[in-house]
Amino acid sequence: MTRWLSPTEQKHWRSWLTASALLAEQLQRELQEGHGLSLADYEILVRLSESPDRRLRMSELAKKALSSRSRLSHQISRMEGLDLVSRQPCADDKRGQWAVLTDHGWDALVAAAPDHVEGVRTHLLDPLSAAEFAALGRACAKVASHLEDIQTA
Amino acid sequence: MTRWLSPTEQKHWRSWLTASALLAEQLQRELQEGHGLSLADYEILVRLSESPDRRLRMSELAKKALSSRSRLSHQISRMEGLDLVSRQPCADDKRGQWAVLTDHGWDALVAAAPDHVEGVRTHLLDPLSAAEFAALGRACAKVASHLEDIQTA
DNA sequence: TAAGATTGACGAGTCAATCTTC
DNA sequence: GAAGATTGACTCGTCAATCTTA
Repeated sequence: MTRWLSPTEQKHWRSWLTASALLAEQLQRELQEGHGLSLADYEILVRLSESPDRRLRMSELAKKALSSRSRLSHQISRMEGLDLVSRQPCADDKRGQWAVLTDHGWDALVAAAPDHVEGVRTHLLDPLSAAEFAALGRACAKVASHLEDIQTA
Repeated sequence: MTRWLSPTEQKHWRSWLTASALLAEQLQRELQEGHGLSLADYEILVRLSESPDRRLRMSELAKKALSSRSRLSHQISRMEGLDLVSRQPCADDKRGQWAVLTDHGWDALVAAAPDHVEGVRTHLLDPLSAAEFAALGRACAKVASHLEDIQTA
């Protein structure tokens, strides 16, 4: 027997679906119109900027950016074309490649970040009280943790 | 001056990003492997099944499914090929089209729904207490409401 | 044989242009 | 002219196959 969702559970579930879809769409649009970057591009720039020497191995980067290897490969190729990142061979492991943030990639991130953070505040933090946002964050952390466990299991 | 996110705010924000990405990915995978449907297909089937005569005008359906018109057009074309839906001309307004759930589409939904609901329970409801889930839902409703206001403004 | 990474073909989304009817 | 809907070209993601080094 399927245990269907109660009307209230349904309502909450739909709210989740709507909020996650609309928020991603809104932030993507702002980033695209303001700075010509996709959300995926931005995520890559952030991860590289936070890493030692502003570089990461392709597979490390794929994990951190919640991407698949082939998706990341295609994406890095496009971003190389835009001079946002470059590829460099890995000395230790000749199978490997480094994805490296270019100066232009760094500049693009520095230019986009304030607007993007402003968008996150406006569309996610501001509509909620501090307590509501904290509750949201904690719930998401639990859900994320559950899903990460599944993946590795 | 940009008001950057505090470390705690950052953590919550990343939790949101991770949870929404991994949950969508997991539910999509289960639906695809178990029933050969994408999340987008499923959403269409649900909306049509809930509508009078199991049909909706294309533009109505696009709104309800949070889709654009052109995206929906392409998607309905694919789903027509799978015999999940069909198009029918609209008598009242000759510009319009009905998207109609086929018998096979109905069967596909009936077959997939229990597994999908089970997935939503397992990956979203179960990892949280009832209070935590309710708080998540209410926060999402506020955020969704804010974003809907922007769109129409 | 497995791990790191890439490639190419195909399915899906976006945008601007188009066609028909209102 | 505006609304409902579709189309085609281009971009992005997925999957299976491939290549190289470990």
